[in-house]
Amino acid sequence: MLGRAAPRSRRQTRATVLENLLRTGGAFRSAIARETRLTEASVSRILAELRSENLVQETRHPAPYAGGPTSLVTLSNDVAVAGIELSNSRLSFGVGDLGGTLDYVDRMPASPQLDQDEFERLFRTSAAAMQAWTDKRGIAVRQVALSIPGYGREAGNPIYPWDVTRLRDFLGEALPGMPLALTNSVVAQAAFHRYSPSTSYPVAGNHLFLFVGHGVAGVIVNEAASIDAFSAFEIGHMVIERNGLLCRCGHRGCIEAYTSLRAISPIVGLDASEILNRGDSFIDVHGLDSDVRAALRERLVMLGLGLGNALNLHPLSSVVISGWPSLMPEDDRAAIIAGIDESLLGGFDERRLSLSFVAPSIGNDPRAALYYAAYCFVSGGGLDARADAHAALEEIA
Amino acid sequence: MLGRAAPRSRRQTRATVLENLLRTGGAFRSAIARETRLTEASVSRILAELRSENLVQETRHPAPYAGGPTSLVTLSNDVAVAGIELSNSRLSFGVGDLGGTLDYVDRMPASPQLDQDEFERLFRTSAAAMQAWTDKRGIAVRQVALSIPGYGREAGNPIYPWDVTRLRDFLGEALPGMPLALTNSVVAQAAFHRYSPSTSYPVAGNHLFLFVGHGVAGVIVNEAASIDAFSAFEIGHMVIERNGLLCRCGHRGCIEAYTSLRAISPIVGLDASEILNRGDSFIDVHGLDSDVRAALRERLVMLGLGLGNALNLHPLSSVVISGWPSLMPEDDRAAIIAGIDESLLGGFDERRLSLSFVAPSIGNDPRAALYYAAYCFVSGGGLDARADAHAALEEIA
DNA sequence: CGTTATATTTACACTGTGTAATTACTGTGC
DNA sequence: GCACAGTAATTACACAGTGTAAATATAACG
Repeated sequence: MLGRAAPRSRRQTRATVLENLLRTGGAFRSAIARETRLTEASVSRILAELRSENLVQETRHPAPYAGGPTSLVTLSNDVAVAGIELSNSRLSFGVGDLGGTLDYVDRMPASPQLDQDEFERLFRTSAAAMQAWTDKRGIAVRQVALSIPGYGREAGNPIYPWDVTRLRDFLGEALPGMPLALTNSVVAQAAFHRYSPSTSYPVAGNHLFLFVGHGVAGVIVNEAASIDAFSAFEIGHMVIERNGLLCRCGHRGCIEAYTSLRAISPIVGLDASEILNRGDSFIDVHGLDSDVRAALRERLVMLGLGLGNALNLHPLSSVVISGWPSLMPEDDRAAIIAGIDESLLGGFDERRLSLSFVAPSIGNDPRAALYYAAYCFVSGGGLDARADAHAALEEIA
Repeated sequence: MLGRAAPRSRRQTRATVLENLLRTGGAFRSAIARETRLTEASVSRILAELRSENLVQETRHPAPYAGGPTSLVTLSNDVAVAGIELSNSRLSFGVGDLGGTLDYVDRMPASPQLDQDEFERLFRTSAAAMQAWTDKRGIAVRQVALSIPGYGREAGNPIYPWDVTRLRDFLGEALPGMPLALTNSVVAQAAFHRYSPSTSYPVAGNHLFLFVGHGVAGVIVNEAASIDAFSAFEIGHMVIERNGLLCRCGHRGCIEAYTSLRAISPIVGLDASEILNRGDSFIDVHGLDSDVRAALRERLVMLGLGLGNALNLHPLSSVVISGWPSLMPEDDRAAIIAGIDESLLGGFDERRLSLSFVAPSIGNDPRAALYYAAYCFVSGGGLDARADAHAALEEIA
């Protein structure tokens, strides 16, 4: 009658343990065993294996009480990963360890209208510089992640309308021998918030991470899962007002057409290029007069309306919002709740839905991509990417 | 380099094999092995086990070619399951086998306004009759499924606003010793379409099954999965028109407020009670004059709009619609496509999204619940429900 | 320096599977 | 009717991954 859990492959188990270490930043074995639903014996075996591969370290620690745990397990900081972020204003490369320490950073200005040729030129130069740096130190980069705004949309990327096949081919060639993960910037942001020890993330448990910036994009963060913890959630182009404002996607009435930075720029009286220059923090909250705030509140109601609709389809008990809405005064942010109340079944109820805000992480690039790379590395079990074909088969099954 | 698939528990493997048999209606071992991604050796072992428990049968079959397969494996028709359906007009009980054969049917009229007390009285009587029938024949019902319209909504059931805890307690007592699954009617319908050999279901692969009747509800049918193949998809209360028509959920502008039977009743000129009497087939298509049809088309556009929104959040490449829209002429149904085109990113494209229609399954009650019971039975591996605690643990892990 | 309490490792057993050898079965040709 | 060919079905064996429980290590405390 006792529950023998569903068996896992070694790769999965390794991934679970490694992800736990990445998320907690280090733990004693008992905590690992508890959180990964493994026995201490299994943890012991897995850790012995990981240690022999130099993926984890154990730092001796005075026991807090008689017979207490003695060694704190942490991810090895010998493992190098790289993060690359393309944002609307620059292309940044970074190399660091699994703890999020950046040992190398290189940032280049990049136009929001970057075309694919220019991108390749820019990328190739920076990639070569990074590789020179790693080669000099004899560092082997185990995983690279590149995050791009708008990436992953089936109907093409509305921000950088590039050919994805060409992009992949180019990257494979420009970063030879390094396993590469391509992802949406929002996913990387979510990874940043989840794994960075510096951000005090307001929720535990599954939630929706919503970013409202040049686009409006979401990620469902599945806290329970160590693999496939992030799944993109295309909410920005939900039509909430039939025959409403024209959106860049060609439709009318999308959430993005009401709440993106571009959409609110006329309200705050800045033109699009100015906004792009200032980045996500373009709102000077204190300088807004009351009718501007009222107009922005109206837009936040729209956001809430769409959010409520989304939560009807995909129930989650907490939502974390980042981007310009998180810079607004609390009174104004309440407009989002009003919108949710109009669409979420049963209305907004703080006992059933927690809504919180985190500041957009400006100037941290390419930290988010670095964390995402770390996530990719650990969720592959820390095994060589050559075995990825193998892994892919497993995931499918 | 060869991919060893993620290991499965015996329960999972059994479930996979049994579900395959349920879906195909019987297969040769080679096909089972292929579709379940097991080796023939494993299939052999599992089938030996299942046969010893009388869950499967092998019927000898002349080999189609020299050395060809000789025994066709089918689910045993000794396994009894029961389906109970509450619809807006009646409560039906049925007992049958895993092949969908109904050996016992009992249907009682039930008011759409049935309150919980009346329901319990009605249910108890019918349950006793069913049990008398099974007892007389010495039949042990291995799984019961009860489907209720509107069931499973977090914010309570808008159709039968009952106390769910009380309902569960009551059912546990009224059906002693029988494992019970409670589900939404739409989920049962989806199971019916998936498993009934009589319905020619227009799609293969993951899809959304959408039913538009008294409510508007969807199910995501995950064809690849043998367990958790159905997940409810609450689409009816997506707000598509701010400050639009009042919905019974209290909000304004929900899809349901535009497209449910009750919502279109003024258009077709029938009052609500008349509609309830006629059931889902209330539309006499040939008798509709052109302005009524135009008005209904407008409602179908709304439905499509919401559907496109939903598909942005949850990409699927095919949708099957049942309910009154499937009774409309093809020209009118195209309005749904027009609506989708307004909201689905990239617009409607028949190469990326297939839309099809199936007639609502009227008068088949309680077949849908019976198939759902069969599904529940097999996805539990055909093991005694006593081991369910065990199973639950596994599922969580 | 032993005692105590707990952490960590290890030996062994058990489940679930795949591989490959073995056995069973069926139609064909003589 | 019977050997043969060709494939199906079973089985013996090996191996991965894990849990249980016994054995061993470690640190605080007296």
